[in-house]
Amino acid sequence: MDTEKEFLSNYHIEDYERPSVTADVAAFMIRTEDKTSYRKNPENKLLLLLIRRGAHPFRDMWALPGGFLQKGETVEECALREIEEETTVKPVSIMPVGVFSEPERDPRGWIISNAYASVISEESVKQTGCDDAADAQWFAVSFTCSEDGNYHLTLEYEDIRLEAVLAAEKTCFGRTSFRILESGGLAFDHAAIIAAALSALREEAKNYDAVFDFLPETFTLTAMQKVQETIMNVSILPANFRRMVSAYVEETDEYVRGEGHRPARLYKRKK
Amino acid sequence: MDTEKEFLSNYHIEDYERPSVTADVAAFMIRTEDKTSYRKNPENKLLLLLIRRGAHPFRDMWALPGGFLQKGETVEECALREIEEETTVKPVSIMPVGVFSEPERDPRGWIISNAYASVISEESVKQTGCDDAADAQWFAVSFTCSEDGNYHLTLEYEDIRLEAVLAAEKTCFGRTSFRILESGGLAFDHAAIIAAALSALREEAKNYDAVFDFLPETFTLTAMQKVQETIMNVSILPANFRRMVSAYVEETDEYVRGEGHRPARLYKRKK
DNA sequence: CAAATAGTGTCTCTAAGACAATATCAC
DNA sequence: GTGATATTGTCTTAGAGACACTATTTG
Repeated sequence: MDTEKEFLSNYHIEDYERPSVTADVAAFMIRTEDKTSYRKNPENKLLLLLIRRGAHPFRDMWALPGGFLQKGETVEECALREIEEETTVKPVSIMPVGVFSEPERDPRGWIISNAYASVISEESVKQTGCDDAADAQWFAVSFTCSEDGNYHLTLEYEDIRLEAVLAAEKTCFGRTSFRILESGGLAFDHAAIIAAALSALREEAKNYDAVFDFLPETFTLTAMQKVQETIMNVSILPANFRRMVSAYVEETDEYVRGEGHRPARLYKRKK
Repeated sequence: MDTEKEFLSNYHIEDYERPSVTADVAAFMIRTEDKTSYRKNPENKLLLLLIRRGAHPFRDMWALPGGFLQKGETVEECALREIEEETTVKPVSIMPVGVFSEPERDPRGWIISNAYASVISEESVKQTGCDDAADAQWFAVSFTCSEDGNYHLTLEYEDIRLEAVLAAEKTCFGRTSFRILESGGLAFDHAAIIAAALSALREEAKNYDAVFDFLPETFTLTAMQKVQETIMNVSILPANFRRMVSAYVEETDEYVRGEGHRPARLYKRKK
């Protein structure tokens, strides 16, 4: 076995035991709610796509969309494919969140998951109207840190309410990993994946990357601020927000009129 | 197939095609060089462990230590195991860097790599004296961004000099991914993994987490500053560095004497 | 006009960069 | 004393939080 060619022809990769590999995706959307008065600006709601499992294990429980890695694609491509299959919508962006490989995480066997967070634009979902599948629903997200240091993840859709509790383990490289204290009825270790994805999304929103992903081409600064506040679960003074984002946006000559108050200038992302 | 138990007993995971999964580790160490004068403080050098491949493919080329994921372990445990097997040293810390899953990245077949960066303490390497294997060497690292925006990675050990050139692709979530323009004689896509690991290490050094990993229990602030400067490839004014880290360290009553100049107080990491 | 949002100016506080000045040891 | 590092003080600038104020529209 002297040349590389000979070596490779004698190399049988099937001789080694291998895990199954999946990509699971936390797909986020921000929905603009209806105005409560002709004057007021609408509120935003952060939503996460969950699938009701039709098969064992965890049948009838809610889980992240995902599926097995296929030959010839990268795990990122697999994540994109899975989310497109489920929503018929192409995500605006997708970012890696972590690898979940605890041996006992899936009762079917040795299955490791590559977790991604992705951003879906409200526009594209409205256009395709992919809201009809009963087994796929957008859940309203709440993710807060309580006094005892644990994180509470609440997902709500109509009368369904999933409440998970997580402990922030150690933080590595800006990202936090979470240990599930209560799964809240979510399948597998998906509560931990969702927490990590939200944590990643918030990190990515600090430099407004994730914020722009949720917004259309042009937008008002108030709309942008509301997206930022929705993702980060904070409130910001308008004057300060405007100053902070001024380097990231540029003016257009367009205005939004007919809102019952002073028209707002439309901006677009700079460069 | 009605109950979960029945489902699982009929579920044959082997029916699906699966990739091989590896963990590859960029293990970093900072070596304190000899003093050039009895007065002067020693310089630091950032080192990376590379293995000369004894088998095809890429035989005789240099590669990151790594190996296949085994049943019953997480990918992080696999990374730790691989680096311990190679150095007989337990890393101080390990952090995920990314998943590399391009279908063509390994000529042996469908193999995806989970990349990690890890920090090895100089002390532990000195103790075990694991420096004798000719096929495993610590290479001096240089990683800089040139005017044209490309990154130059240079690894040197005695008369061996590996020079890779990389383009910073898109940046996602604070981390950058790299595309290899010239591999510089590194095996597989390891030049891109090393660049991503260095990028992650620098990110982690911003809040001094990675810096403490390289330091012993107690240390002088000048030693800490030199580690920070070595990792980040910058130089900092001592007065400013001291102010910036003051919240992260606490004084001890110990001093380092006999260095040919004013003794320096020893500090330890706070909390 | 009233209600609501759009947008600007500015005070303060803090953090970081630059740099000057002092302190202390081994030889 | 000399050479080197250790350590402190302070000037300046940039950025963010707080808040007051003005501008503009629709019903």
